[in-house]
Amino acid sequence: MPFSFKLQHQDETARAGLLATPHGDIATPVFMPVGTQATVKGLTPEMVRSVGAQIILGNTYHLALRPGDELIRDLGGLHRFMHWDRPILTDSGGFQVFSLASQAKITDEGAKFRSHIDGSPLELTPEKAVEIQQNLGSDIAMVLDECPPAQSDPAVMRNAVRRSILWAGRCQRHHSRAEQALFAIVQGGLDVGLRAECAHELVAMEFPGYALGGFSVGEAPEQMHAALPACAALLPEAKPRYLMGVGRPQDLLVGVAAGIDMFDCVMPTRNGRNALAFTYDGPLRLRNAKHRRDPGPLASDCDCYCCANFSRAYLHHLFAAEEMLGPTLLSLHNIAYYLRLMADARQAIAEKRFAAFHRGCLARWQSDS
RNA sequence: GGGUAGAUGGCAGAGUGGUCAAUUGCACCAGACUGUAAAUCUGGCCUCUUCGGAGUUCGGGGGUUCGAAUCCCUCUCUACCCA
Repeated sequence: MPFSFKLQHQDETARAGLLATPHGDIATPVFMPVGTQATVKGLTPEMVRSVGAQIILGNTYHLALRPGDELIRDLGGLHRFMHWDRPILTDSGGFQVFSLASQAKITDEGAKFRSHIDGSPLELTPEKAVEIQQNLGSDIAMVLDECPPAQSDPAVMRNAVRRSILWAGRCQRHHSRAEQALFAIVQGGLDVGLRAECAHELVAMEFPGYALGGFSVGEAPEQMHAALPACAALLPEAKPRYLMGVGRPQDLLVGVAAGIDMFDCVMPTRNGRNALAFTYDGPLRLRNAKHRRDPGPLASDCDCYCCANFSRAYLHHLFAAEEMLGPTLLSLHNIAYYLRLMADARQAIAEKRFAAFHRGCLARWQSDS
């Protein structure tokens, strides 16, 4: 059995577990850094590994477009291609249905895109999404789904759910690699009833893992927070639950409390590139003038390479001078912070004090940083 | 000593009678970023403001004009050329 999930601790609805994959075990709840184009932007795999990343993401759409999934397959698969020997999860391109909607046309057959690189037409069907991910050789593949914006009207939402279920079935039937797990994605927006219908259908199909998609797509964070417990509860307890694309540190903890096991988000790397550092004392904008002469580290309680060696003043300087080391160091720190937050959450769950941990984090974030 | 060209907001640099509190870039200040078309984007950047406006600006002084950063006189300064 190359793939399994075992729950180890539960603390109210929060859980900690162990996810086994062909490239290694993953302790959950886990944060997965995003490496869309076969790289976690700005970092070498050694750096990503050094802060304890257990699994990272890659993207079907981007890699199929460039350099091409067959090329990656011929060069030994995504792990070897990008020099990452731990687990990889690939997203299906479903999110690009949302983020590139202006140049996509969606039918039951699939999504027709225009390449964001050169405008050339290309089509992503459920079958194609599976083939691409099988060529990439990821440990976990995602079904193609339709991810509508939060403010879409109910008819659009219902249709997206119908289509996502349809596509999930086609993905499952087309999927043939036993060493790769294929996860389903529940859509339905903020309508818990619709989410329940979607989850019911998908759960009946017996996927090895389930994701909640269609969050953080324009709704207020509080709306997502309010919907998460009920939505997470729709997913099988014995299988990994993945909240796609979320989020800020406070969102992750709400997710963990609701019983989510896996998260991914571009925020630590993108915001890091844009000079924002996450810490237990709240965010820090390193471009701000107040850091110009500050000899202290980003976070005194962080042991990452950035915090161990560099001052806020130096980081401020790097961003002022637009040196590429700035984005690299903050990306590294932010990932280290996200991973530590999850590690601390796991420990709190194991010790049955997650609620207190959660409250403590909120109190520190809300007090002035 | 003579000649020529200039002097515009922190800097560079547009504008050359009204639509100019003055294009643009840089610098500076702040904000945003959630399955990455993002090392990106947005806002602010003379003073005050009840955010509707109001008041002072384009080297100094004087003048022409209903009206001047823009025209005239003069002074100061700068660059280059000739002695």
